[in-house]
Amino acid sequence: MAGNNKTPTMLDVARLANVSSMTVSRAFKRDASVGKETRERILKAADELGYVLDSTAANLSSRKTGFVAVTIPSINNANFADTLRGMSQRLRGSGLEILLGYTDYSVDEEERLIEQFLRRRPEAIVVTGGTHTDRCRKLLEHSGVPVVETWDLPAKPIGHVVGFSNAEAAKLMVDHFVERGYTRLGFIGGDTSRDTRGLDRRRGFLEAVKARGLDSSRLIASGPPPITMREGAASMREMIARWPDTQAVMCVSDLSAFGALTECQRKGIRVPEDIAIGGFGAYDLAEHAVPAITTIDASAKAIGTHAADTVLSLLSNPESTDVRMVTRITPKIIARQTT
Amino acid sequence: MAGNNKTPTMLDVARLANVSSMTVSRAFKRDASVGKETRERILKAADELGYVLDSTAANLSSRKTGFVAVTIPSINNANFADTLRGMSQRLRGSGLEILLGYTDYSVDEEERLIEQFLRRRPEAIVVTGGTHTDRCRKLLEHSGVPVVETWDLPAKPIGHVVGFSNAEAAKLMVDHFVERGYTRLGFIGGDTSRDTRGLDRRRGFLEAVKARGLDSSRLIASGPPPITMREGAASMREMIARWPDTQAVMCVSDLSAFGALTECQRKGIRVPEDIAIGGFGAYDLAEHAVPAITTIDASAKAIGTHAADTVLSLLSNPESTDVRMVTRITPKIIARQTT
DNA sequence: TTGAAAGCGTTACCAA
DNA sequence: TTGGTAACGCTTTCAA
Repeated sequence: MAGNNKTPTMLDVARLANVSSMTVSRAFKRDASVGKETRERILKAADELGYVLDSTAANLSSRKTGFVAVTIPSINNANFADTLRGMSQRLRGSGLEILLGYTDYSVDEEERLIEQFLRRRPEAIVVTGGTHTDRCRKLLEHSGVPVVETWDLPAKPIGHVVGFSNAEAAKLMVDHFVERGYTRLGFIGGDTSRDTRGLDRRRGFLEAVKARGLDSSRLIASGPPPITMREGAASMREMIARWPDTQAVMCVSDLSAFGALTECQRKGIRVPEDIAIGGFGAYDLAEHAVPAITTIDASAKAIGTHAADTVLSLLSNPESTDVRMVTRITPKIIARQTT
Repeated sequence: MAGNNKTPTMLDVARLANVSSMTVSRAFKRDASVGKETRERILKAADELGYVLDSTAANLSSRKTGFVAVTIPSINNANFADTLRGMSQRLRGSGLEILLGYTDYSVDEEERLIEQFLRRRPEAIVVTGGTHTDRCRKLLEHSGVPVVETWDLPAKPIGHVVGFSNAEAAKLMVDHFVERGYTRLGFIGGDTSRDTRGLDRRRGFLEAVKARGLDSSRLIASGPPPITMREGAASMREMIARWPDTQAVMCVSDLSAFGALTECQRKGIRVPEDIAIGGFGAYDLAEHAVPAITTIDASAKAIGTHAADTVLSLLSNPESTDVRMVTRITPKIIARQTT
């Protein structure tokens, strides 16, 4: 019946089922030792009262919240969404839930978020990237729970890592372009310190281009993240205006690469005949676009499953407090635009 | 120093700062009445000990968790991501945090999720859609907190609503097509009961087509959600094969519309000269694609901000327990492909 | 398999 | 502005 003026507690259930509240508590656990008949009676009583376990109290008592705090830069990003999907798929059934926050590509926002999350006493923390404010680092280091940094290979990791070198990954694209015979290469995006992964890709591109003695000046800034199709298109416009003889362009992500592609299409520039375009992230979009866009697959979803595995492994081996787990992903190029 | 073997509590801070734990508690609230100097001393002490407030205990004591439980069908969907963004932007600074779960377009999964979430004692619940299992409805009705259904206009809402009629929205596209002079119209997707919003769009399309006496047989099923570019492309292939003289096709979402577009491009079919394509959702993708895709804007982000406003309004007026707030969004067509 | 008692770390409430 | 005390609803621990 509706109209109860108070949410029932275990004690209410216990009284109705003629047991102690302790037995009710046990009845709500899978493995607990409760008489079959007793349990049924209890669950029936609970149902009758509309009782719902209060994990807020359970958390306090058991000092376990079942939370894994996760921060990602942006929710509107297929790559991070994939990582998240991988993580929550792997976490399903483990009793762990994700407490999600997004930083909007800001380390200050990340600090604020982590500080908030820490109050909730998560059992593990998964963050994106290896760059944080000093205070945030300190908070994470002293959190007392496993910390996993993802999507990067930090020089001085806080705890555990599931990631790859964005600089190395970008070099794959330069290799690919050079193999195709392109020598005048440009890069779009990755110009702001807010997106350290983008910055690393740009750096990797530059290093590879310089190592081959090619022109390393063809860089277009796209401004602060998130870099969308719009910025990709605008940057391509600028690229063509400034260096009309550019043969191939790498974009910081598939989203901007698609924007760049559409800009070419509007201008009647043929891709890849007049100019080839590469992106990053292996978005569906890159596969389906006509022409398809060459890209680099960093296994976004696998990053999530590995991060989850790391957490699960660490939490089930509470002894291993001085272990550092590093899972290194190997990005692969997906060559398209085969003229 | 690292090496504390126990996380400090308020009492530890209190002792160090020479106050009662009650005063420490106050010092951690914005508005509380604490002497300026006292507060500083307390915060300094807290910092020294590396104290972090335990909201797990605070939640239990105050019976407030600061959680808003939110369920969306999929995380990899720009529309729901936008709604989420709108919601969290509006919630920022309110002291409310989002507890996010995704249902994978399954009402059973939704039920499981809601049941889990209810244990965490959220202060409000925001769900996507108006279709739920019976048990889930019951759980929500008895939750004792505001419930907001979004992205739909349920006939019998559980509590509050921020949404629109998907069927009405789809009719806008039929109107648009007919105005353009198209009479042989097709629809792609929306064929599965798992995506009730898609189903509604398809229904709206059919009703509008029939009302005008047009051929209402040109329907292609895309299978269970999420409907991606791939399904859009495959469906378009089938549409063309079965009804080669189709003049315009509406797709259940912009994602599948883009897939359909690329299929045409690969086949050398001109869009919109040979066949026009419309989508749903006002994705960036629809705007940037070449040619751009006609779409329907349901103000995904505004749904989020309104849902947040609804929650905030309800929580700040605890008296208004018998109020029902319904915010009706008016979808608008964004006409493109102007030949 | 079941129960009793003692917290878990905070805030509500009342008093000073 | 500050402090004391009693919850908050559960689980841990120990006993039966």
